[in-house]
Amino acid sequence: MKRKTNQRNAIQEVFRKIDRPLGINEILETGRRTVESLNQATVYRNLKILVERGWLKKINTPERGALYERAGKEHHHHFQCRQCDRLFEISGCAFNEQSSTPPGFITEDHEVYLYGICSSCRD
Amino acid sequence: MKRKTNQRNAIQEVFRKIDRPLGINEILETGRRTVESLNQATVYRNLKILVERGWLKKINTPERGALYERAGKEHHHHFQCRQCDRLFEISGCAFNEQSSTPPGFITEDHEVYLYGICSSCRD
DNA sequence: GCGTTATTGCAAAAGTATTTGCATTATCCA
DNA sequence: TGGATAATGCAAATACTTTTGCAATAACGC
Repeated sequence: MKRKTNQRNAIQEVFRKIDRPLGINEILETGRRTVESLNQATVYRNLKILVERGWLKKINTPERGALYERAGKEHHHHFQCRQCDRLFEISGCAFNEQSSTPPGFITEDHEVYLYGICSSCRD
Repeated sequence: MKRKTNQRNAIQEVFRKIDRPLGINEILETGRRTVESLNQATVYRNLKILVERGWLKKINTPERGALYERAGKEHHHHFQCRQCDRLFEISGCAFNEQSSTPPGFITEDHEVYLYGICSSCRD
């Protein structure tokens, strides 16, 4: 990554504007509002670069596959709406790793996914 | 599903013998120890049948994609070993859905994945 | 045991997600 | 303001996972 491009900029803009984990299509479609010609391959290439650079984090979700969110956030979990399928970040963590770990096992990390209806779909 | 076959039987036997969520390859390979000719398409077809029949449950995991486990178990979570990649069932649930749900959202369900080292890999 | 037909095995096809080759375009530094 | 070359767009190629068509096989009711 040695040059600034409108494309990469548009991709980053998408994440600054929409604060939740995004999939390739959502990034592509939203990014195209800024750079009409934005191409899927370009999105993939830039996502990879932005992850390497530590600007994005790739997360694998059970239901929606690979999504990307801004890196550097505190430990948090996710909520997936069953109506709109969007994934939301849930701040904080009320989960006790230790008490759930089976005897003899060593837990290093954990992820929690909530499923239900988001506030805007509930209205 | 109107006839008993050695193939389906072998597949069910795999789940009776190995009590943790299994992927297609593991099912196929283990099943072949009983029915040598066991084919991938047969496994897929039978998994579908066994899920419909309520004997198996399909779970989508973040790291390992679709896995199958015996249906009818109580609410539980999963532990994935970073060494052997196997997924284990964790009985019980110490997670408080309510306290983690953002205002305005409605949580209907949740999943927890722990990551670390399983007891047999730790030895 | 025999015949009907559910099941299987095999290979090809289909559905997704992601990557890559290459000609064209656009950055940006001398 | 060129020019070197990073980055893009496009289409084809990969890489998986799952499904399907079809001939061969095997259950099981009579």
